[in-house]
Amino acid sequence: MSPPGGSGRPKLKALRPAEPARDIPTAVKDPGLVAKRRRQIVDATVQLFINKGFHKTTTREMAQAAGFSIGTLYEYVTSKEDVLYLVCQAIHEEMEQRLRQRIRHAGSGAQALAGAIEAYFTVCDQMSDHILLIYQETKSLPAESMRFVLAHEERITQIFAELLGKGVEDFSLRPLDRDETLLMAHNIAVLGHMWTFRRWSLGHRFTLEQYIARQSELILGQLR
Amino acid sequence: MSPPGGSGRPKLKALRPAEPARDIPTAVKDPGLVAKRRRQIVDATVQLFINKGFHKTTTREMAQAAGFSIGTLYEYVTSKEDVLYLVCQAIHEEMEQRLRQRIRHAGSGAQALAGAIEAYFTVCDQMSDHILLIYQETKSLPAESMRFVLAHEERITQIFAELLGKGVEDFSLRPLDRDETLLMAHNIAVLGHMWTFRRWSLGHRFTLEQYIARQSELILGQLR
DNA sequence: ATTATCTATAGATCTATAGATAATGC
DNA sequence: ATTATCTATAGATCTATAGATAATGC
Repeated sequence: MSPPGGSGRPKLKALRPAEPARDIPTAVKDPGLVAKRRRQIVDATVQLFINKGFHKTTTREMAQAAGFSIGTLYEYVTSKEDVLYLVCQAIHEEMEQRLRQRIRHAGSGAQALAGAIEAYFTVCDQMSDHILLIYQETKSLPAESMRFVLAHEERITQIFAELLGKGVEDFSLRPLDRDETLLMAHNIAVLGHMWTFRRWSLGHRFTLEQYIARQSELILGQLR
Repeated sequence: MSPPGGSGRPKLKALRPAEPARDIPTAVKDPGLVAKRRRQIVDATVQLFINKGFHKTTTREMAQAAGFSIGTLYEYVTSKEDVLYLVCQAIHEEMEQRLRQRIRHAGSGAQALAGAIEAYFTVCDQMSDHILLIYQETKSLPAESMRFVLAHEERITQIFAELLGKGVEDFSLRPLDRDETLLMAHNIAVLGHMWTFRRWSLGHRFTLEQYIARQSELILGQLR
């Protein structure tokens, strides 16, 4: 049995290129350690940010929650805003990964899209607090960090645009021009978020399942 | 010519009841002065909050921008959060007023709804920065203030629910149950906001007019 | 020797209030 | 006399770093 992908040819690049990310300077040399500590920082800080907000969370609290001192924290980031950036990127990566895991490409484009909407809304439900955090704190990021975070948001939206394109190609969806595709993709992305930031009203009337069923029907109805 | 509404009967209550608002304590006796100074505070502070965010704006800056001292500011509010509450309420009042001004009830329910969507999206465009501010800072409000702000958001959503109800009644729209009506109303409200918080992507491809045209077509298509 | 981590703190704020002053009306 | 406003500051933080210490590998 040959190893998977083990031909003589040079390996193909991974299908999805590594996601562009901002380089944050560090005094620590060991890249593995940097990655590990930053993961600790992010994991500990997300909850603090969700509970208290970015501005009311102190750098001391972040260090303590991560399990080391304030001095060590500043070996791995150059500013408090760096931590916010790391948190936002981690959230988007987690969302994108969970979404892609659940997407099945079998069947028609329309079926794949319906499945993706269900998967996405479910992920939004699971990650409500995290999505809210991004809505609330993105504007606290330095300009360059913000660009990266918005680019990631766009990349997630693009997933729906691709599925829409596939449905148009195999005639399981009606024809859509480029702008219509983009708009529908954004609408899907935002209607998922809506479940998180309007839960105070929608939650009284709908369960997640009902919300998914009703919105899917409306969205797919526009595409037949 | 008799004065408008000047019959012998006791006056009817105003059609829309005064909006419920949180009472903020003040040491100043003259209610007219309180209203005037608070308007000054709000007018001066909105811009500061939009530019720097709530947490990075200092109480000193707010007082200075309003044209009086920090001591005076605290005669009219009890905390920095009070100012945020006043600002959020003022924004919602301005939005609701501009929207209601533009709504025409002539014609069918469907026509009224189409007009309202156009009006609302236009107001969202004009007040983008203000809408973003509410998305970003609502969570910084004390619990009670937050409830009032969310209630106002719901009241604005309700405007669309009423127009949808009218359209169903006069058969210019297809039948909708109560939940479907609520959901459509929220969708319309949020798609207006989407123009403000996804401008960084949508703005590349659509003008406001194109955005209104495309989204209106999609929304009304679901209702025929 | 080099790398990673910690302690202690410089330096700079910021909110909210107490007590003094100015303006108004009887 | 009463009401509104201002000045000055108490008291409490918070970010980021400098310099000291501990751990690791040659």
